[in-house]
Amino acid sequence: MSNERPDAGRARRVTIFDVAAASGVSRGTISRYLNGSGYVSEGARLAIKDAVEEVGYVPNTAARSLATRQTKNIAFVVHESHNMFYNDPNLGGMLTAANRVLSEADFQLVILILDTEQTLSRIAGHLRGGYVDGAILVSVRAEDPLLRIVQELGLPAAMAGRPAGASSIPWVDVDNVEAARGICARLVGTGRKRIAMIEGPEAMRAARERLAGFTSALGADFDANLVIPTPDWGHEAGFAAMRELLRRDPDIDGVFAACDALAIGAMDALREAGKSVPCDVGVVGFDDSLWAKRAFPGLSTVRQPVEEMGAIMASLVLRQLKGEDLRHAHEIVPTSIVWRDSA
Amino acid sequence: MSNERPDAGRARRVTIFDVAAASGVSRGTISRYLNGSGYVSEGARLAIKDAVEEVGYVPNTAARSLATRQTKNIAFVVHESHNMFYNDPNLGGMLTAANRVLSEADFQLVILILDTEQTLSRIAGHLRGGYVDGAILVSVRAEDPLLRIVQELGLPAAMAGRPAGASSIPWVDVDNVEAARGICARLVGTGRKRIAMIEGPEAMRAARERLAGFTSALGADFDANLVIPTPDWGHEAGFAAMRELLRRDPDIDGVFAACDALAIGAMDALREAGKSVPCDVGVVGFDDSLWAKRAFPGLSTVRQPVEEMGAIMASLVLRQLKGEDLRHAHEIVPTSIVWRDSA
DNA sequence: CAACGGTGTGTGAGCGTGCACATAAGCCCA
DNA sequence: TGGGCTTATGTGCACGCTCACACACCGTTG
Repeated sequence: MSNERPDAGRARRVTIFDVAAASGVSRGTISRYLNGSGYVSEGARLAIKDAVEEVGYVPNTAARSLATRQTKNIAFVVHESHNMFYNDPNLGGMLTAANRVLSEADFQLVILILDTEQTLSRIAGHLRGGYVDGAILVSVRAEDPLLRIVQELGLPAAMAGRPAGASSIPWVDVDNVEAARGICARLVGTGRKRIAMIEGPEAMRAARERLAGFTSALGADFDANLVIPTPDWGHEAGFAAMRELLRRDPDIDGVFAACDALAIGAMDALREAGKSVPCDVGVVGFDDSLWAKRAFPGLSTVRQPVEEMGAIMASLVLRQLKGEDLRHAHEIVPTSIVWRDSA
Repeated sequence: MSNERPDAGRARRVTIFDVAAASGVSRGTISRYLNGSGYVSEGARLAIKDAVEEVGYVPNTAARSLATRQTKNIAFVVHESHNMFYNDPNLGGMLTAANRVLSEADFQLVILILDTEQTLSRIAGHLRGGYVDGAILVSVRAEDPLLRIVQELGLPAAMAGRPAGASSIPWVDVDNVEAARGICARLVGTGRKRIAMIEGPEAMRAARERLAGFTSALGADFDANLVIPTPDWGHEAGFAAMRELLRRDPDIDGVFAACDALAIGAMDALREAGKSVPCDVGVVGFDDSLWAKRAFPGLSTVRQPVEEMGAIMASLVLRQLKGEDLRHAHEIVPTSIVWRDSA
């Protein structure tokens, strides 16, 4: 019989041959049973079930993916330093949601963190080596080499944030302009007159878009002198920017920071300057990170539906895997405003 | 020649056969070249190098691991909810360092997050299915089913924190007792007399050990009434505990919180009560997380060498992969105190 | 000059699956 | 009774690689 495992000698791991021997049916039937491809009798089904239990069989991933030419792995590629990976308040939610959707479809998420040139080549190798069936790209840079690689490979993918250059990869994003306009309008609505903005890195699309929303909400009250870009999205940058803003105009009574960390930094600077939040100055942020909730006072901010975005990206990838052509597809998801005590 | 690829028809990916055809040498030689197993002439070496470039060859991971019976993957298993994954200040550093060490040895880190029963079986399947060659276990629970699985498989592994029950898995940990004693001694040294502790979840070993250090540092000044356990390690729990402590004794002039998040919550409660930190009350934490640095005032705390711990765990796994028997091996790494403004 | 050891190369046999195909058994209906 | 359909099962081969072995070549040595 060809059900007997060849070479019964040295230490081998449990294979489908062992299940065949223990259950009395052939490899083919077992394979059909495992993959649910029908045509397996009730008797065989039970015998196989028992045999799998008895010999402790687990299908070998490598062999399976060699045969099927797919790995059931989806890469979650983060183009940030490890530190940022932990600081970015949006990644966690996207990851969780994407993972949930993919798990349901029996796919596994593999997290790849791209933080140096060296890792780029390693990750490129992983994508090329048939290590994953698709990819979810997060915090992609403008002109990111990753985009080129993914597109060359024709790898099913989806990304967070609209692409900067030419790219056919489907994406999900929020309407930053509208969200920023919304929260700033409410800041204006509470009677603030001298409202400043801490813009974030001006090279980043999100920062520029949020500035556009800010400008639109302020209308005639807008004062370009009260907008300060920062080198990064961090707490210290927000602190420094707020100090500078107060130097330019001590009578500022409202601040829109392009992200929560910047806002927290700004609140520290205001406290240092003896200003009270929200009495003297109203502060609003963006992201609804943990920082916003834990801040003192609680920070009013824009909540991005990161879970939804993660889930959408996952299903965009899955749909491509099923054969759909989703080039240039995209989705804009709605934000909401979380009103706390800071404004 | 057996260097020709069989079935030149339909769309195939680039394999070692293509490199063989393009370079004029056999698969065997190419394999030796790729794996650096010597005995490849200079001429062959160059021809292969060019051919790889020309045809765009990347070795197929699945085929390779099927043949070698190893995957070059190490699992980084986190037994926490996704949220905690992002909040735990120690995980990031361990992950980064472990990843660096493993990359150098040409291994890839695969992050597995274990947060539900359902994921447990999926992860168990992954470990059993020969998906990884080893595992790094982080934030393991007492009586964790994961430990049993890993030990049954004889999977090379290492864990952070000493095991609760019987386990032969090598581990790395800090000396919580000594670290807590150290920072509390300095709190005492600044003249504080009524010092309280926010203990953390009393079921957790780390919490109990830090309490032991606290007790030892205070000596005769220790007052069991000023120790409060919390349901979790979070900010809100710290806030609530501090309120209760102030109710029990409004004259408290020092607080040791078992982690930074608890300490930040305590500082918020102190502020609410009109107490100034550090003038009225000195506060110290544990972990040296980002929270500690960003807090206002900056939080004095214990820094755990998380990078070192991550690196050690990685090398413990690598050494086992080379055949070393490291059962019951362990290492205690030294902590340091970061003195900021809160005490 | 034959024997030998080191170097370099090619080839067959696996690694553990899934899939296509061949085949068999049972049933219904012409 | 025989042909066709559905259901159920077994078998060869491919997936792309590594590894062990066989062998060929070279210079050295007794």
